[in-house]
Amino acid sequence: MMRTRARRGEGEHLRDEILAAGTRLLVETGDAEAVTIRAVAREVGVTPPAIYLHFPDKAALILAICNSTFEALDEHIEAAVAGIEDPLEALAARGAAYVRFGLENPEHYRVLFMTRPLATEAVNFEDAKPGVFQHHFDAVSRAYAAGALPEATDLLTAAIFLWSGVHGITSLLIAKPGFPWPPIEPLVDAILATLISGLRAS
Amino acid sequence: MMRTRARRGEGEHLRDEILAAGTRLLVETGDAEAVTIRAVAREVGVTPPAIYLHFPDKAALILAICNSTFEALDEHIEAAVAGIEDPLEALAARGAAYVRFGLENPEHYRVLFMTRPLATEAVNFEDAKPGVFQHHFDAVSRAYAAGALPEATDLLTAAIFLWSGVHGITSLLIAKPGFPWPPIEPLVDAILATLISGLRAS
DNA sequence: TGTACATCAGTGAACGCGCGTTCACTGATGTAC
DNA sequence: TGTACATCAGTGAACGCGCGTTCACTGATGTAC
Repeated sequence: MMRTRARRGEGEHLRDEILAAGTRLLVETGDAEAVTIRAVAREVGVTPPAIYLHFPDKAALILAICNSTFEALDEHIEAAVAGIEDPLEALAARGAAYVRFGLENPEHYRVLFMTRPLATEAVNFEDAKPGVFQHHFDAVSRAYAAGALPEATDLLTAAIFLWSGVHGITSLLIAKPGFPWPPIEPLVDAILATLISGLRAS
Repeated sequence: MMRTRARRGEGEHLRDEILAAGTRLLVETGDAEAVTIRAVAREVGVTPPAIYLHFPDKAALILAICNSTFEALDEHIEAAVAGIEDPLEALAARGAAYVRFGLENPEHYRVLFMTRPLATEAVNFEDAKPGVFQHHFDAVSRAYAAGALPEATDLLTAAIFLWSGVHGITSLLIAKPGFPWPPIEPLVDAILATLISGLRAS
């Protein structure tokens, strides 16, 4: 419509615009179901078939949006813990950053962690493994190596325990806005502290 | 089609059949989006407009299905802890029952705890409050009263901590079947134990 | 005891909608000669 | 330097689908007289 057509060899521009528009739709409508081929095309200012120049089908489009969000989550967490020396403190900071990211990007979080896996299976956490879960696991390992966790700790179980702990409160806050939550920041802090003291005591 | 029409005054039969069919669809398709007015009507063996004789719109139908599931969850948990005297043991048993219910009814669980609240807001946890959350809160209170939790414990925070803990692992197991989970039963047991030791230590 | 009638549990057809996807095409851009 | 041509980034129209919901109706059931 108002768009000017990309020049030869610059078709990739549209790909980026499509991803940005999809992300914008997710955030602005607050509804993952609003991210349809047609809505994204409308948002970009292009006709629906143009999407197929860059993505084979709808699942691939959603997948690409998710992947870029996974990267954003990873970067957000790594930035938050940069420079923290104490390994337990770092674990707590990672958890706080994780929750904050979820609460600030609830629809992204919903798509990444609360919806059924796509037919295109590749959105699973393990496929992002060199990313956020691996980093989390490494952080737990460092705490163990530093002697901050009990001898008998199973590292994978401990990592999953923390993940499911932060995921639990994040996803409930997102899914149940009507629940009579006490003030959120102290609540999240208390939960993080209790999770970690559970790990240390077990 | 093959159905015989209800007799005068027995129209309520259809209501029950509709709810049962909706529940069946949820379980069998494993997909909450499969529960449409038309699909339910098909499943019951009735035409779509017949649904409107018993539910004003689609949201009300889904709501009714959810409410009956909330009751089932509550009953499942209460049955699991009947006769357990030790209040901490009871908390662990409640948690285990909660997780088991979720894993055995993943689509129900998804609808209750992982999806956006309906326009009809009444599916929130607090509206079921004389139900499952209140019972959970009471169980935490009993543990506190019995001296099993630290003096400084805030009961609401403690109750939310446990809830979010069991919800965390339940919903991740449901949402991320592709993750390389270690054996589930020991994992869940370890998580429950660590959650409770966190509470006791905090 | 018989019959007209109101009631009520449904039916059948249609509405308008947005969706994902396909297909044949267009027209500006760059390239080869 | 000019022109024919291939390429490529899109367009426009259409497909078939399932959805929620509305509307006018039907026909068996029970009730009043």
